[in-house]
Amino acid sequence: MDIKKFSALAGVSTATVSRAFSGNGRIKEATRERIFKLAEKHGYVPNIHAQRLNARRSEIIAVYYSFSSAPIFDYYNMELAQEIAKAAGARGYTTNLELTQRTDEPSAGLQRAATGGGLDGIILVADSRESAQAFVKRFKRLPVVVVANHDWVLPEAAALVRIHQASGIREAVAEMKAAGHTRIGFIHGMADEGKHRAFLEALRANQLDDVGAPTARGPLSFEDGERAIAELLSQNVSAVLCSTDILALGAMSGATKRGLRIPEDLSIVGIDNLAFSAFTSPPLASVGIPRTEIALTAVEALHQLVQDETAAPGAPSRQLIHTVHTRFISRRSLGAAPNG
Amino acid sequence: MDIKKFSALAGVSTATVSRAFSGNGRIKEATRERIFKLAEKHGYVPNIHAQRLNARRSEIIAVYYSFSSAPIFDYYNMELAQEIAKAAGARGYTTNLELTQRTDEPSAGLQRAATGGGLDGIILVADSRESAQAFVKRFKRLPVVVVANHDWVLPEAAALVRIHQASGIREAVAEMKAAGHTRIGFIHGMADEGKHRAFLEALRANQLDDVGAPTARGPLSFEDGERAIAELLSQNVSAVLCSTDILALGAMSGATKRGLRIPEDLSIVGIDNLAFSAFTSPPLASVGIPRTEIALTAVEALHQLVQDETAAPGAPSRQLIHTVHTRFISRRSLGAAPNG
DNA sequence: ATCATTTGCGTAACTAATTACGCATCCTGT
DNA sequence: ACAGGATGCGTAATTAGTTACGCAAATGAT
Repeated sequence: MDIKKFSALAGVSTATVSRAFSGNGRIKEATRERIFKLAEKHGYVPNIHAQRLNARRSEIIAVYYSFSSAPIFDYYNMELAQEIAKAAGARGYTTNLELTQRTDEPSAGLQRAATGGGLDGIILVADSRESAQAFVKRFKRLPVVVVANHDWVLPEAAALVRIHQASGIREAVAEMKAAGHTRIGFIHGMADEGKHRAFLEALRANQLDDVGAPTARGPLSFEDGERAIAELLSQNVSAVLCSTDILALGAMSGATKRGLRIPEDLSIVGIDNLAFSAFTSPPLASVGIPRTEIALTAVEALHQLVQDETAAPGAPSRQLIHTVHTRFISRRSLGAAPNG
Repeated sequence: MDIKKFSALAGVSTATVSRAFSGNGRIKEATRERIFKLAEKHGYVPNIHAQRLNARRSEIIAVYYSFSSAPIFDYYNMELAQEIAKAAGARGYTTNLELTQRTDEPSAGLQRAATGGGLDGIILVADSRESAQAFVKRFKRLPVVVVANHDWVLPEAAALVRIHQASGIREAVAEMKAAGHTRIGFIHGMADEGKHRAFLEALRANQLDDVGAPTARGPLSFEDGERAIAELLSQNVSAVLCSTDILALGAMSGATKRGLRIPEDLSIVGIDNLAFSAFTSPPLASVGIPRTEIALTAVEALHQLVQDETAAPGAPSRQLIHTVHTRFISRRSLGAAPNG
């Protein structure tokens, strides 16, 4: 049933039916009610594609993950995607989840939707400046919000939500020092050089020495954490910060296998604060990423860009940069330093 | 740039441009190439909404979770959604993720898309027959595939992908018996009565006694597992099967707190085989749900329903029922029963 | 060389909405 | 009673494609 047949059936014009449903334009309340009742009865619902065609808007956004070094749609990103979908829903958008496991090209579906007007905008979670830039360039004209750990200045038409890892890392190191730890190790993957720099800075700010940090090659797996902890234990550390919670779990497992108790003999702290991390034995202290705040900020920024684009199509968009801060979350895996 | 302007620019009719892009209808290869080059040059891309309006198809499906007893978009469901999105992508669909945390009404966005032709179909993951039926009824005319642990016979226009939990549970119990366990406990939530029945059956099949099973009330949380294990330990069990991995983690934690070593003093087995479960200490043996197979099956079934609907709109659709089997995954948390 | 196919492409009628514009009413104030 | 504004609604253009139909040209067969 299209609007023509239905309007004839209701004895009004298509314009009136349209006005009844959209709320735009003048219409008598009684007429609107009559139309609603008839629509209910005959099962008429406006076709969404016709509406979108007309509006040149789809009310759909996509979340896209682009990583240069391997991983992945992991737990951290799953949770973020979930928050974004929720925030977008509250703003009236539906969310298309694009799950690409690598640095692959965006899928044919995303490409098609993005260029053909099927998307109002994209939230891009990226770990390398190059991939982010390539992405923004590929989808010129389409509003893009980049979520990243860095303060890249990006080409036009892209807002940035920057996750300030340094703040949480600084808090974590300060807490570790307060618990009596003086030799603190760090485990990180190649993609986390930024976190490493923040860690070194935090050490300096707390007058602590760098004991050297092993780097996990490739994807940051559980096993990398197990392996890396062995290297660090020979450095006589009493606490270890890991650049992801998965690494931290590996480190806990590796230390436990070597007969160490956590946190009595060794303290472990992660970064990401996965929902899961509260459920490990012992619960894992971690640097928390404010996923809800990130999601809200990113959706809000994207909405702004979409609005701008609607108001002045083709105009160069402003550059919005938002910073969200991470925070240390205390749990049992961080305890007092062993005496002597 | 719309097709009219572009076709004028290319010196052909709109029909020819359409044929060049769609591949339908006859067109000279040379013409098609010329059009592609010009399109590239002038940045012409067919508008996706106009195409969908015409095709009365959107190539979009939604994944919807409907649970009567609390939870939730948890890890298990996240991972399943991820697999579904991947499988759907391979079939040319994009996936809309609908994240409802409860038995709430479907969101306004989903409602609108589903009734207005914005979706070709829905994959519904449900834990109660009532909510599944209500859902199918609400979206009459829309192809729905239900993914569930049960073999509900559903009203027309709905295919079912049934997860046969009993097979993996039987394997798990058999393995536990083979490892020397004779008193095996079970922890489950109220929504998992089906798994409990399968467990009791597996006990009988293995000539083992039922030691009684505590039921976690409400959402299956980590803490429920910790609490339930205390009840079970007084029953002198040497192994415990938990209806979810989260419960199993809680059980491990609760047992560890009471000074028991896993698996030397107590074996724990979960159900779900979360990606995370390989990373716990010790790694958690679990009944694996074949998420990839479920996703592929569900998408394939939905595609069938969509095809049927295209071929004969309004015709009552066949009832497709697929069963996928679960399997026991052995890991260190299941060990030999302690002597005596 | 002639007729029958096949091929390539244009015309115009669809797909289902929104909305600017304009014309009647209706209401209000003098 | 009548001017002037507000209100309600219809007409028709617009959004951007697809495709059935038909015609002309090219190809093939005899």
